[in-house]
Amino acid sequence: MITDVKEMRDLAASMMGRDFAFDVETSGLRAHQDRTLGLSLSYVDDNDDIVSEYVVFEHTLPSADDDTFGIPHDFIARSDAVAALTPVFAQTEVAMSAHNMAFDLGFLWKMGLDPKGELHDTMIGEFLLNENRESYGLKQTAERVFGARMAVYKNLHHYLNFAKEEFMAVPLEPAAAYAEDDTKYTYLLFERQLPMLDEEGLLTVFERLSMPLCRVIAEMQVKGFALDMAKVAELREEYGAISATHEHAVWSAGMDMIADWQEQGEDIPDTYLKMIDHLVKDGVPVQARVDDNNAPYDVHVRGRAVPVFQKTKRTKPRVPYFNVGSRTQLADLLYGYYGITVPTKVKVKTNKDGTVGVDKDTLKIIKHFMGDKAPKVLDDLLEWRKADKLIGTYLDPFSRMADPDDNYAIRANFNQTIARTGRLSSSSPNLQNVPSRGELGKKVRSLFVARPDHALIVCDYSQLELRLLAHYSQDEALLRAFTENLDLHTMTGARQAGLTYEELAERVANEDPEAKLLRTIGKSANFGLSYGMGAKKYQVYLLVNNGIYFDIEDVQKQIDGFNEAYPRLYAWKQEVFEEVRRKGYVKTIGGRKRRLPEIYSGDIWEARAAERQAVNVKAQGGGADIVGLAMIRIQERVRPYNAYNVVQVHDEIVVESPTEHAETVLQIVKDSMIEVNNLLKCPLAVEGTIGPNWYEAK
DNA sequence: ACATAGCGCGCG
DNA sequence: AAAGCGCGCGCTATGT
Repeated sequence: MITDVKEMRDLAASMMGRDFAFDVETSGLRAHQDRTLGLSLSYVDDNDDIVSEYVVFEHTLPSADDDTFGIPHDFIARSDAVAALTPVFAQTEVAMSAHNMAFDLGFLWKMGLDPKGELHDTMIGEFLLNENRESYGLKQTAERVFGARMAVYKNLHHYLNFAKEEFMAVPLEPAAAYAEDDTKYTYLLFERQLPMLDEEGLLTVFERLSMPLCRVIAEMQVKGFALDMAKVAELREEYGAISATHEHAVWSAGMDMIADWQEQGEDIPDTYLKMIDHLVKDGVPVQARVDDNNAPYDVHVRGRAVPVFQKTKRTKPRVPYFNVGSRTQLADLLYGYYGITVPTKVKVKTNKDGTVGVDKDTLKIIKHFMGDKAPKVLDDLLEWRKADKLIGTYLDPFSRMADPDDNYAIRANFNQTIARTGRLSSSSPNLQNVPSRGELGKKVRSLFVARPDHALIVCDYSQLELRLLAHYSQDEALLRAFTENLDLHTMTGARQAGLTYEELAERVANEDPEAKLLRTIGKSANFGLSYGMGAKKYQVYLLVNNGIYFDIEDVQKQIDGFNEAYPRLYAWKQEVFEEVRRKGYVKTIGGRKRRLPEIYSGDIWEARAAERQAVNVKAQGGGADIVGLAMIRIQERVRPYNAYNVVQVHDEIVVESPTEHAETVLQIVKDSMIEVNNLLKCPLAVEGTIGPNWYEAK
């Protein structure tokens, strides 16, 4: 390890001109608030030996009188290390590798180091070489590839006066050895991957798309997306009340059921009995009196009289309590107590244990077929779920994760090695599933705001995936719709019904209800049928999304109509099926590989699923390639205006820009998104706007 | 007390 | 018997 400046300078000197791997050890996972404790570096010297050194900035030394205690100690000043390493990282002709580089970049940038060489993220490399693995962690990968058994961090000994998770808490020698192993295996992976990527024809997508995109992602993760916390709190209040109202209605119905069981002399299952003190702890209003033995009686839960159950003297007293969030209890209520019979005309969702689902789609189907006879509690349940989802998945986590020191920014992770199609995924929190549709979408997206003196630029591709399908299939009608900027849903609806586009478009413009229905069907067809949805599922889709019921025969006719509407599209899909059967994989337009070994499965349904995945990845993955290239271009071109990417939602890009440059930046973003299309024989279209928040910029 | 599977639901 | 694809996450039920 390296613990003084002189050694540091010697190391830097000996690294010049050589490929190297790097890895930061930190006090936490967030670059904006946590510290870099040290830097591990590996390279190969003149003797072809791999050299690994841990450069220590900050660590612990054992206490003089008690080696179970560690004393914080400063080693090399970061500024000295950075000064020595700046020329190393500034080299452009050497390869610089790291495992999960976006993470390291955040910390390096904060210290003032920016790797300028040929970047190589070994995690992404491993993903491109096989996107079907379960894990791309360094330890698992090193074990699989080299048979290396790397130390498990959690098992390292640590000083007792530190939290176990802290790297600082691990005594210096084993800590350094651990860090050095990280870059050693990263370097070995880098050496091994390069020729493999080349052999598989993946070098271009790696160097021109994945690695430049890694820098964009690192920046997005550092910057984050600002929130209007006052409005978050407001919305939390509003929906807290809405949630409580509907929850109470469903709860009361459930409690009626339990009371009914009692009257019938039936047992109340244990899962319905809750300990009184647990309810109190959860904030449920409970009134009770206690007798001489301190046993509760005359108990009211939420103002409702309930019996008390106490099996033995040693067990705590329990009361019946209906849990509105429990699927099993809801199924008891709906299919037992209310005796709702499941519609047979359409297929409803069943669970693994054979029970009927209580999901939104099933409830909507029930409502459709029962009409006025449907219990009112269904609406309360649907409304409660909506409000509860909003609070539990979005508002409360946002409040917890917002950074009060930077405009309540949310810093999500964007991962390049999760989605097998090559899309990004987002987590902690997921910013790619923030509500966008309907009234709720408006309210929630309005919470995401531009920082002071900034504006948001929101641009999205219109029908990106279908344009890829048009490109590949060269279907005349599909291409015409996109080159002439026609309404695609009208086009599909017209062709399904055997009408011309012009005829249906005019009737839709004149508010002809029958024509509007045809367009609606066309829209559903575009979303559902492009990737091979079957009749039964499509029937449900039409009913749940549009409230229209068709017999299964009519649904099949619509599917046939869709396939006949775009005959070249249908033919091209068959070609893709053959391609994946022949090669076992397909490639996207950006050169990414999607291996589908299930295509050779003896299970015909599994093989068919692989066929559909092959078609889907050409569109979805190709779209992801294009959006990625656009983001790279955007990052380079808006930086002079101090603008930057803040989020990507698959076909949508959000950029934050100083207000004074917003118009310029909008034009750059739109241009960039269009210009990356030197790959497609189908034009692209981008819609973009400027606004103070995520909704109003849309 | 803790981990995992399954469901349900938000997005493109 | 079975025919959209791709995600992340909160919650309950279940098992250890």
